[in-house]
Amino acid sequence: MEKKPFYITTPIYYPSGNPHIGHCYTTVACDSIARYRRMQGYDVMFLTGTDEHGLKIEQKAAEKGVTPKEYVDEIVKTFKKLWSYMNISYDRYIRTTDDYHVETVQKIFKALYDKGYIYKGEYKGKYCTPCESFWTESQLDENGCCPECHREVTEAKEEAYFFKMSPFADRIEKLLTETDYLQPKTRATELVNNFIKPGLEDLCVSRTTFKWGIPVTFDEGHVVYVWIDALSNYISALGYWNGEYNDFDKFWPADVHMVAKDIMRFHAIIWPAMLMALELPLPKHLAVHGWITFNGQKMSKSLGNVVDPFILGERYGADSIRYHILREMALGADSSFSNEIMINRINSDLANGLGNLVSRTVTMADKYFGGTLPEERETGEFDDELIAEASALRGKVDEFMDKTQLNNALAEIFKVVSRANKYIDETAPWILGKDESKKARLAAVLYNLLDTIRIVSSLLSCFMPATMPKVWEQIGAGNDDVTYENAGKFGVLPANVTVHRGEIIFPRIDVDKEIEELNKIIGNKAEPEAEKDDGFEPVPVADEITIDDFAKVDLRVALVKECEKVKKSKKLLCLQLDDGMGGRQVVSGIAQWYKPEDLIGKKVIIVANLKPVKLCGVESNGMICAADTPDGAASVVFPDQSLPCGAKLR
RNA sequence: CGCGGGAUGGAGCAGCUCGGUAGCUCGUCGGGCUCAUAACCCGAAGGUCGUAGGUUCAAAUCCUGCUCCCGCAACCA
Repeated sequence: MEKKPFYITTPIYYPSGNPHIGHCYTTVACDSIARYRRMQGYDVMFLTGTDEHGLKIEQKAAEKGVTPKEYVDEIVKTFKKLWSYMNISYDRYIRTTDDYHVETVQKIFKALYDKGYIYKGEYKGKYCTPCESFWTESQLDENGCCPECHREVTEAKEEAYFFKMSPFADRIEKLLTETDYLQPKTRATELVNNFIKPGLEDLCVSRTTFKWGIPVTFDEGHVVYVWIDALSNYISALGYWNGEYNDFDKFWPADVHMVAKDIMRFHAIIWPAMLMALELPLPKHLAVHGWITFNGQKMSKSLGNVVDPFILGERYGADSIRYHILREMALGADSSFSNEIMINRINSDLANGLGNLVSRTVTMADKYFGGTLPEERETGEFDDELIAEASALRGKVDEFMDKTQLNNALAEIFKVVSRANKYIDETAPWILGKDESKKARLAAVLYNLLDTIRIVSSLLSCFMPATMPKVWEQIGAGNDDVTYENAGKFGVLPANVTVHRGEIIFPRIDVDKEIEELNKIIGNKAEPEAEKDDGFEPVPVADEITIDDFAKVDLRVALVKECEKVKKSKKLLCLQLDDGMGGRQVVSGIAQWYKPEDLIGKKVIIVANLKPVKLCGVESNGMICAADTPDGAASVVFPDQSLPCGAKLR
């Protein structure tokens, strides 16, 4: 019988730094789905990879004094190491620097050009010469100046290629609102309102400002910008328009593209548009998941809360990490990560629940029957319920897997684990064991437990591929017993099954001790980096000016009389100041680091002769002086508090 | 009035489409058991379901106003 194909992809990750647990999130989920489909008998293609071009890589490499290729080669090694560590069973790994991918991208670019969807145009934008940056009208500040340096911008043009998106707007809107392409669908409205209804803008798809990219074949100096380069990976990896592979016809369209919410837009709008332009079928589903947040905050290096998956894996095992990630992950929402939550989860589900169930069952089989169950049986009153739940499990898991709800699939599996633990209490095998005449009943109880474990562990093997074979070994299950087919049936283990007591599968973790240890490790790791930061890379000194230039800047001491957050803004505080000259209002973008009460009554230094502007609708007459801290925050400069308001600095 | 999502016992969530005893996991407390990884099983406490109104015999569930939170957009002068 011909196997049905199933194609699933992770995004290709940007290797500007080493992989962290956020990358694991998507990849582990895809891996579990891929394994599940394989077990179900699909012919699976599971693709992951890295998106290796772009300005940022070019710069990072330059910083390190290596070529961009050398730089990404190194990081790709780490990615692959992590995936092998996490038992990721990808079938193909694509790098956008691979020759065949380059070939495909160049052909796609040319094809879209020939069809008229890509045209040569120019950024009719504003150019800020000192910053070497282009800005659109909407990005400019209130005075029409550069949003970064606030100097005048000039009308400038840069040649660039554009991809016409508007012809596809209607079809994309329908795709999002009328099909189940987007999972969860709740985000469709947001996308339509923000990007489609205002009119799809043509997309700039080439750059001349950096070199590290795929050259446009018919126009020297241009390289293909990220969209076409990166998104095409999903088809170039199947051999679309290249000779490396030839299973495009077999696997396209993809069954699932899984992405995190930050890149949803590209996969929900741009990618379908590209495929429409190429007249290719669209992928079936786009599964969007949230971020792993750390104590409620997005993971970020400056917050020091990036979790190193290697460290965690080393301590608890890759499968425990996999389990925790998958169990916490709900398709739409963010899920918070903390070491404590993770350890508690591992303890309660894996150690206390599953691990203990295996341990007590196997121990009893060993203790009462020397490891091998006798074939004589006697059924009892609690059997039916357990058997019914165990037999129905596969169907429930199937349902959730079809909806990409891995967390719920796992929840179902662990309900059966709980049921089995309860069954032990109900049947009290240790009492049966004392009565020679109850041996047949005891054998039945233990068999039911072992076979329930067989079903549970078969299904779990997609999520925890490393440890489930150890369970099979202990309960005496052979490879033929733990197939998908058999996971739907009860009574598969041989009646005279023999168990093998082994090591504890999921050891219980001492929470307090472990947290302390982890903090030590993280602390140790963080310190050298912090020191480096303190050694601090000063920003290059600005261009030389004369004393006259400096005299143009009027710096004054002022007292903060009132201070409140600017509504509808995240970063702005509105301050009422006594400047010794009748007072003024200043808006400052420091709300993330200062509360109003931190500043009221304090004297600060202001730039007094700055041109007034409106920020979020509030007028600002000047600015508060603050210094950048090593971690990127702002630290307000407080002068001698006895200075009078209005005192001029020189 | 920029767009969207949310507010449910100590924590994290389900329930809201199709109104009618508020459920799950963890935590806390009490009990049971001893096969097991101080694990397992049972029970209890704890919620005016953000707030103010409205519809209804009846609202967490439908409608309206408000407050607060979180994304996107904007915003560090």
